[in-house]
Amino acid sequence: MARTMKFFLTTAIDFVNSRPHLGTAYEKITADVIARYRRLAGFDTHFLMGNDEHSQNVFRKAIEQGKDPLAYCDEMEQVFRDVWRRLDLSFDDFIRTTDQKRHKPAVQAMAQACLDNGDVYEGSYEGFYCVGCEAFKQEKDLVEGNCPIHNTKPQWIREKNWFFRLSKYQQPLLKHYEQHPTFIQPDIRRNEILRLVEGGLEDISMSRAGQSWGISVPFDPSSVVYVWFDALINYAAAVGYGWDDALFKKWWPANLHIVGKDITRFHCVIWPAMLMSAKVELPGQVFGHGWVYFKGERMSKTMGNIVDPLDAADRFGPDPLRLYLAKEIPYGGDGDFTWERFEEKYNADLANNLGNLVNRVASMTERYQGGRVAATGGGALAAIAAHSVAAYRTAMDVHALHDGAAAAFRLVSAANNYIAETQPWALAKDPSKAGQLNGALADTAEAVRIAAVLLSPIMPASSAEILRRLGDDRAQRDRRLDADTAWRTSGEKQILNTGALWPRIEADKGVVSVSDETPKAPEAPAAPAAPAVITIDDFMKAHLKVARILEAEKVPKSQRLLKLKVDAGEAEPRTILAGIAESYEPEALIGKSVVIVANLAPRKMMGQESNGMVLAASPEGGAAIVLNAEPATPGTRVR
RNA sequence: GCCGGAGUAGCUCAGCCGGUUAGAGCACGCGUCUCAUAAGCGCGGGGUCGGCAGUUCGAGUCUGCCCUCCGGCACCA
Repeated sequence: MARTMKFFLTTAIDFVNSRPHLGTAYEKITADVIARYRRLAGFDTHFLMGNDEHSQNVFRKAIEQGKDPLAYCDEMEQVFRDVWRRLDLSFDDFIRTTDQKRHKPAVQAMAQACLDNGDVYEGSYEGFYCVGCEAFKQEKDLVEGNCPIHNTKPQWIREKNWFFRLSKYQQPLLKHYEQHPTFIQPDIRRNEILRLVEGGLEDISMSRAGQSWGISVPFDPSSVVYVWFDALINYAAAVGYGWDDALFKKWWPANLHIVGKDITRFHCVIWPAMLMSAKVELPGQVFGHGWVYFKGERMSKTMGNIVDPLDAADRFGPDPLRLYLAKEIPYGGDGDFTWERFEEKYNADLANNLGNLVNRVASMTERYQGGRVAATGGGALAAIAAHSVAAYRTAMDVHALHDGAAAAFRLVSAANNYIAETQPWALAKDPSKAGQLNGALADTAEAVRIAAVLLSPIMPASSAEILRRLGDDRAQRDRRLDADTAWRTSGEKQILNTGALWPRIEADKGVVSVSDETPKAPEAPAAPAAPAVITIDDFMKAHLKVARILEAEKVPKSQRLLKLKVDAGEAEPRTILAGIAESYEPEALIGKSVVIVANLAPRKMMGQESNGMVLAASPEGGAAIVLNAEPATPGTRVR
């Protein structure tokens, strides 16, 4: 046996300003499947997860709730860990970016290394700064030199900033992509990144001045490391970078970073550049997975349609959900979750096929042979098993989880077939065919055993239970893909007949049935609070009023902008640019009365100035719906 | 607007470098066994392979144009 290979994989660390939902759970579950597969395949595996805490949003969220930021993060860690536990995730390590012992020294070490190698320089961000807004203003946004919101003259200030020389790494990155074709996967993401980098890279700010929530820049204690720079380093920090060389040497480089497709650019461009700068080896692969939609709609933290992953996991255990996510969604692409489909797959794959198979084998073995079977040669079924195992490995080696799962289920089907062909119940009636009877049952049981081993990364608890019933109650860590998927031609099994693993979901019985109409219970107590409370005075700062649309036309070259001329009861019609071109034809809007924000700072977009904003309901990923103010007359105050 | 991806049976999808009657799973219908969770097994449905035009002896499979959908970029205060 060759020396043990290591496999270090990570998932994105999560912001803790809201609890995990199906979208984040999807990433962790699929990563967990991969981690478990690698362990099964004999790799010395290290699976890292964690939380990203140095975000201003997290800081704000904590303050809103009147909590100390760190205490808030502590609480959220428990919320996250609780969800992950219920999904049966087998992470080996969990890192937080507020970790003082591991993360802080790593971040500081890498910042220092980048500085030492000449890739960090002091620059300044300068511009008009409005004290009232606590923000820099673009010159184009100023009205007669004043901040349009506060009507005061902004100051010209320079904020010291540290920049990372990303531009220097354009060619090295392109070269790396070329030499390592699978560095970015799937190919769609790779193409995107290639084009992005080919288009040129700009240096980026890697520090923020005047903030306290973050890790201080080692060579400039008055600044903190910018959150993205901070966050990426978690992968190296967790395994010793900057604080334990031996540990780092053991695990680095990471073999696989699993991230959402929205942040592949950070992981495929900035992160490798940082590592090159710090003279650290690059990870083997970044895999950008897709989204899981819910009934075709994008999952989002702010949406009400959150399917708490625990809904499915709590009702049926984590495995049916895990199987659904791994098997029904080609890994790398987007997928959809609906309760109908979940139910359908649950009944077909688990109740009817696998569960029922386990049941009938156990039942017949018990009835005909007192629960015992003696292994035989196998024959046709053994050959099918071998094919399934091979297909499964091929798929799983390249993270084609859906194909891997399908391969395992082909073996399950073959076993069901085999029973129909051999008809053990008929053989049982003829004492002279006892040998054939045993052979049929033993072969079927052996096929089930192998299928369970294949499925163990996807459905760990269920597979363990099946294997236990088949007389293998070893710990999962003691199983190995090679040895345990080989057809056994000798030995006896004592099979337990202990009832259904997955009772069918019968919609019309209404007992365990679920449906899309299942009302969402209010979020659990740990749910984050509502947005910050404001006073009536705060609200009144916004001057909302009714305006009638006089003209509407598309803004050239813009995908979502419409240019509107509206009568807001003022002397002159005003021009407003609204991002609703995807939902409305210009003509359809003329004559409509809508609600606008009248005192919003003017702003230029696509070369044209907008004076105000049209209020619209804006579903995540959906079509905007402008608020209908008819029949109120233009100029009427809205409050 | 620019750049990518996709459009194959009701649903979810396979279909390398072009080649016999276009496939799988699920759902559905019929038949059938009875060990089993009214599960299993067998059979079936005849889908213009988004549209048009080309290349070719021959095209879901190549080329061009068009339509639709989805992503990325600009833009969405």
